[in-house]
Amino acid sequence: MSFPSTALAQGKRLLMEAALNLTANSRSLSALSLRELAREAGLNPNTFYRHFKNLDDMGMAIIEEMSGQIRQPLRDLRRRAAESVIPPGSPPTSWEENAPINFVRSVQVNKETVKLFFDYVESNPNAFIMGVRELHGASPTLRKALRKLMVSFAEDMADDIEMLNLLPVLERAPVFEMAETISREMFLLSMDYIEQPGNRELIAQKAENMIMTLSMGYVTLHGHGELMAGALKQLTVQIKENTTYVFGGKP
Amino acid sequence: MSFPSTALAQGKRLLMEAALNLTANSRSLSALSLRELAREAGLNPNTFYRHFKNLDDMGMAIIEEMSGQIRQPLRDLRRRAAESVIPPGSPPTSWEENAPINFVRSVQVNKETVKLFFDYVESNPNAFIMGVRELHGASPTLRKALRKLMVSFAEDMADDIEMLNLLPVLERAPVFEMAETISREMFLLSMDYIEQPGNRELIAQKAENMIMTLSMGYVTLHGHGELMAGALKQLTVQIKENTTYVFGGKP
DNA sequence: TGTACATCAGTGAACGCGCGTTCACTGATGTAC
DNA sequence: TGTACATCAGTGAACGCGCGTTCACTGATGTAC
Repeated sequence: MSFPSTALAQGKRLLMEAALNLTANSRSLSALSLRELAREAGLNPNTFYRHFKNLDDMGMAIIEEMSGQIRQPLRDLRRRAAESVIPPGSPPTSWEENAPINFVRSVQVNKETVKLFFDYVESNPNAFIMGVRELHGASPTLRKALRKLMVSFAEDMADDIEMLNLLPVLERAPVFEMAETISREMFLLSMDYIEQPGNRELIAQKAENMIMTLSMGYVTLHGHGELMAGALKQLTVQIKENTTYVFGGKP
Repeated sequence: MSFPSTALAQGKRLLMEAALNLTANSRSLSALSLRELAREAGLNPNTFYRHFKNLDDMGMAIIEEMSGQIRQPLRDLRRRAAESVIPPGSPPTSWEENAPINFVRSVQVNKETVKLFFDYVESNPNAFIMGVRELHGASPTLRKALRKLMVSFAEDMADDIEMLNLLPVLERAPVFEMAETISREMFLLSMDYIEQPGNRELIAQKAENMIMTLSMGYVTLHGHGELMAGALKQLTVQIKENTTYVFGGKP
């Protein structure tokens, strides 16, 4: 295509949007009929063939669009969260020198990132629903593409963790593995977040806990356990009012 | 039904098995046609209506069967893993008194449980594929039923962790939350395990790491961090040859 | 033990409908010279 | 700037097929007396 991917032909865009609407509403992609899709998009049934070979082909196009539109925003919101806690330009503090302050910063970045992530989910629910559904769905092609996308998310997250100094330095492999688990869990939790508007605060809290737990676990298993446990102990003394768990309290 | 659920009518059983076979082979339940199902089962198309109201109804029957057949075996294999490490009748050792030995035991129970779990997955791949697919699938009814089943698995696991003294005592809520995350991740990993026969050792290792990480994280965040970090340090000194990570080595 | 009846699991034929896909067509936009 | 042609996005009619579902039926098993 000679156009940038954002300038899709009108019919193509309409069909892709129709697919997202229909799948969000309790359907899987492979269970859609082309005529139904055309009806939803307000187009002639066979306009579909002008743009796609088959449903899998459209699925791939949707995933590519999603990838282009979601990856950068997710990175941006992580950076934004970090900047709201650590003003850019402030001198870096090593974990060895001052674990407690780094710890508190990480907790706050975590909290802020989770909040922004769920805001993002809330404004693009259909994309997330379709993504999670097809990640374990019927089409091997789509599954494979979505897994690759999940790996990209995890790589982005690992990069950001290193760049923003959110954890005492770890080797790349375990940080990536942790990032993979966190991404996966965040995407699954986003389904709950969408489906249970009454439980959103609780779900955000659960997400924060999960991330903190994994972080502490990885750090402990990679030789910084005493550093973290010490920082945590020091902080626990300082913090009077806990909400749910120790790290759920307002520092 | 006047029969026990294991003594299903032949046709009913054949249809349910046909559904599992067809969905494992890159289909979702809701995308099956009744005639296709009948063909696979070797039955007349409308025999389906003798046993089920619709596809969702059959899905629920399958999930109930699965629940009945999987929960107890999973508990058994966890107990078997524990007994292979801690002979029944041996005196309990408190974590405070002897953290390192309890730690090693937990690691071994973990390793053993993961191994047995994946063996079990290997011998029932279709049930796991269908379960994971429909957990995020199109039917709200099946999604809800499968979530409830996941909660049951997590409750079983939390019970076993307490009963087998696998962690320094935690409150019920965080142990359950951890068990939920572990179950979820194990089921997702089981898809990789099924699909990538060449990577099975690596996947088992990943599962062990994930469980250890979550355990260490929860323990650390709940005030036993120094105990665990201390035990880990002591053990690290003793262990000469590590495989992947510290806790991946043979103790 | 026999008889009469009910229930259950399965069959086979038939229905009308929505589906995927193809074909020939249209009008708007882009491109070569 | 005009002309001729190509490409692109979309339409409308038509096809044959597989589908879900219903109906009336069968034979085996269970049950009441």
